[in-house]
This record gives sequence, C-alpha cells and structure tokens, in this order.
Amino acid sequence: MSERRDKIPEPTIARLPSYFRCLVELQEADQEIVSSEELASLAGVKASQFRKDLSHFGEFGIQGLGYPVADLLDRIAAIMQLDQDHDVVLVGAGNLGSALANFPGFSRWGFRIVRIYDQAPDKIGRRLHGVTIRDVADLPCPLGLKLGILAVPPSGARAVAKLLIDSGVEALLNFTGSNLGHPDSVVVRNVDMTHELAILAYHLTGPLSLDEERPAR
Amino acid sequence: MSERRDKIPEPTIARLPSYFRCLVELQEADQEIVSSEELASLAGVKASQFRKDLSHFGEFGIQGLGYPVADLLDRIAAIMQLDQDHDVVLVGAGNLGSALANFPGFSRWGFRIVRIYDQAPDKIGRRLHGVTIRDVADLPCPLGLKLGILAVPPSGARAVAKLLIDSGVEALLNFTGSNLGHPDSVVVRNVDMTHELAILAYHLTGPLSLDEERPAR
DNA sequence: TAGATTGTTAATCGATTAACAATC
DNA sequence: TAGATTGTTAATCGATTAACAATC
Repeated sequence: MSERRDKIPEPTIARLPSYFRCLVELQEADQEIVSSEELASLAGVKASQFRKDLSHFGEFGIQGLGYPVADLLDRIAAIMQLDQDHDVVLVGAGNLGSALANFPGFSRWGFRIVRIYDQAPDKIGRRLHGVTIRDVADLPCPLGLKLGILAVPPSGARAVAKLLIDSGVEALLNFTGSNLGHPDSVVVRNVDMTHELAILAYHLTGPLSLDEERPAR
Repeated sequence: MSERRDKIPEPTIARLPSYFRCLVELQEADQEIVSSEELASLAGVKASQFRKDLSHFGEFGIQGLGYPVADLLDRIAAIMQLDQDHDVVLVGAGNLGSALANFPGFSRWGFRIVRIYDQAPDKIGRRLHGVTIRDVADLPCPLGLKLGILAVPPSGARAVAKLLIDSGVEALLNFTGSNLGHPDSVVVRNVDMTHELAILAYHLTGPLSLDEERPAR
C-alpha cells in the first residue's frame, strides 16, 4: 500500500464505530477469534466490505484463521483514537443538551463533557451531570478543547459555532438542524432528527420497488 | 417523466429534507423564484445534483427562469408526505426520550408524539409534553401508528422494537445504538450519537497516515 | 499437507458531475 | 429573437462486491 497518506473513504470511516462495537461485544463474550464473515454479519455488511475497509489501514488477520478479537479491537480503537479519553464542550443546556450531558453512551466510549455553556440566566450556575453551566458569553479563547457539541436552537446556531471555532474547537457535532457554514479545517457531523423522521415518512408510502407490493397495514 | 414508483436512490431521498428546509426559508423571505444554482448553494450541493435529484420525481421548473418557490415547496412536501401530520409513538421516557418529546423541530414539521411508553413504574402515569406515559407492557396491538421512535437503553432495544413492529409500526427512528434486526418490510433509521462523536474523534488527527509509524504487527 | 480465510485485484454497480440540447 | 436555465444525457468518479491467489 502507498507510503503517502492514503485517502480513506468516508463510508469506511463511518463503519469503523460499528465494527468497534461488535468487537467489544465479542470480547465481552470471551470470543478470541472472529472471521470476517462473522463480524460482517454482526455489523450488517458484506464480509468483503469489512476486509476491504480494514485493508486501508494495514493487515489485521491471520490467513486461514481469522482475526484475534482483542488485537483487532485495540488496533481499531487506536485508529479511531478511542484508546484515549476525549474532553468535550457542550453548548446548549436545554432539554436536548441535558439529555446529551447525561448520555451514558458517551462516557462508555471515553467522551467526557467537561464544559457546558448556555445563554439563559436561569440555567447559568446550575449543574448538569456534575458540570456547572456557564454563560456562553464567558467562553474563553482559546478554550483548549477540540470537540464540541451544539445543542442550541437553530436561530443561534451559526453564531455559537463561530464562537466555538474561534476558540479552537476543531470538530463539531451539530444537533441544531442549521447549516453552520464552517471553514474546511473544521469537521462537522450533522445530526438532524427532524430530517430522519421526514425520511421515514417518505418511506411510509415511498417507492419500495417497481413491482413489489407494499405490505398491508 | 418518472412516476414515484421508480427506484429512487436513497442519497437523493436523504437530501430532500434539506431542500425542503431551504425552500421554507426562501418562502419566509418572500422570494418567489429560485434557480437551481441558488438553492443548491444554500443546501450545500452542486446545482446539477439538485436538478438530477428532482428529475426522479418529474419536472418542477421553468426553463430560462428557475423554480417557483411556493410550488416547488408544495410538491416536495407532497413527495415526502410532509403535507400532512404524522402521529408518532415514542418508547423510552428517560433523558433522551423526554428531550425528544419536547423537541420543537418535530412539531414544526408536522410530527406529533401522541403516545409515550416506558417500563419504569416511577415514570408511568407522569406526563411529558401533555402525553401520559404508559406501561410498555400495555402496548396495544394493533397500535394504529406507523412511525415509532426508540429511546430505550441498548439492552431493551431489540425486544421493544419487536413489540412495536408486531403492533404494526412500519418505520422506526432508532436512538438506542443497537442493531435491531428488523424485517425488510420495516424501515429503520439509526441515529447513533456515540458513533458520530467517534467519527469526529477519528478526524481530529486527520485520515491515518501510513508514514506515521504503524509497524505491521 | 489439506482446509480455511485473509488481503487484494478486478469487475460491477451506482452516484455525482459536466455538458448541452431543449425550451421558456 | 437573445438570454437564461432547465431537464437529461453521457462521462467521470468512487464505492461495493465477487473472485482468487497468497498463506497461515
């Protein structure tokens, strides 16, 4: 494989967490070896796709045998930086922000929300999951955190995003449903729950297949 | 030219909500005509992609002029079924479930959470956003709702999903981070917030470089 | 070795983009 | 008509899948 920074396809990267999760489960079940066939079926992909995905990062398996679970888990964790904890800043302490602050999935994977900001005076000073909510106007610059979660109303989204980016945040998880219009140097993942429901609504009567009958309700 | 029964690419469908949102904003700004170039740039896609996406559903524009905003908005709403309200069942009334029950984005697009279920005795009987939380053991069959949101802990996810599907739910928005293992007749969208953060963590140091010492085992 | 499964290549599939003829 | 922009075709790009040689 090439010496230079090979360009890893984004779909490959997006599947790594899924492989990681499956490996954790296998390890918890004390399984020591897993084949690409088995892991792929757990993750809901084709075995060849799993192997192809891994091939971007090196060699991981033992031919004729499979993959050592513990080893593969460690290496995927290292690739995804999940072998270390990550401090995260959350902006927005409303219903959604509170839920995120308390979300067990984050801490289980090593993400720690260590700073929470809001703008509402009645929230500032209160605590969420052990963290005191501060005034977003007091956001220090530089902040010293690379990961940010945005859970403010859509109207404030762009301004807060800019504030975070100017404070040195490099990656944003955006729940606001707004287009942030960020520079290319910042990575953004948009989670738009309304869009997701709309996509489901489309499929309710959507075109499943040319000749297929839709299931009766 | 195509009827709705044509096989529409999933990426096209996933972009429709974004077009819809942009059109709403244009309409609120009283703009009557929009070109593919302008709308595409608002939505963050190429103009040719926008036109191609639309072409799966018919003709929408006026050559030499552009698209009438109000008309295009109506037609996209109709395609996505956003021209009608949708009743939704929510299972899981914890932190995340509560946030979802109160999420303003849903009602703004016509999604109404009309039933909420949980399993915890201390939650049953309380109300969320005007809806009484009921015991998930009392889930009626059939339930008479097509859209479901799953916000329970991962351990209970599969069982609850099965329950909902057996009660007639046809589409599920899954926040549990579990693989549901649903039949093909049911549409599922997975929102895995932990995966999203992990993808961001990966990008913090950019795509893995093979120049960096990564000795092959 | 014989059997099994990886890592990789090559073929297939599908989506994006550019280009342009149609046409308002 | 002249100018503009759509709808569509054709070219490009990239990702998925199947197949198999390498090899444990």
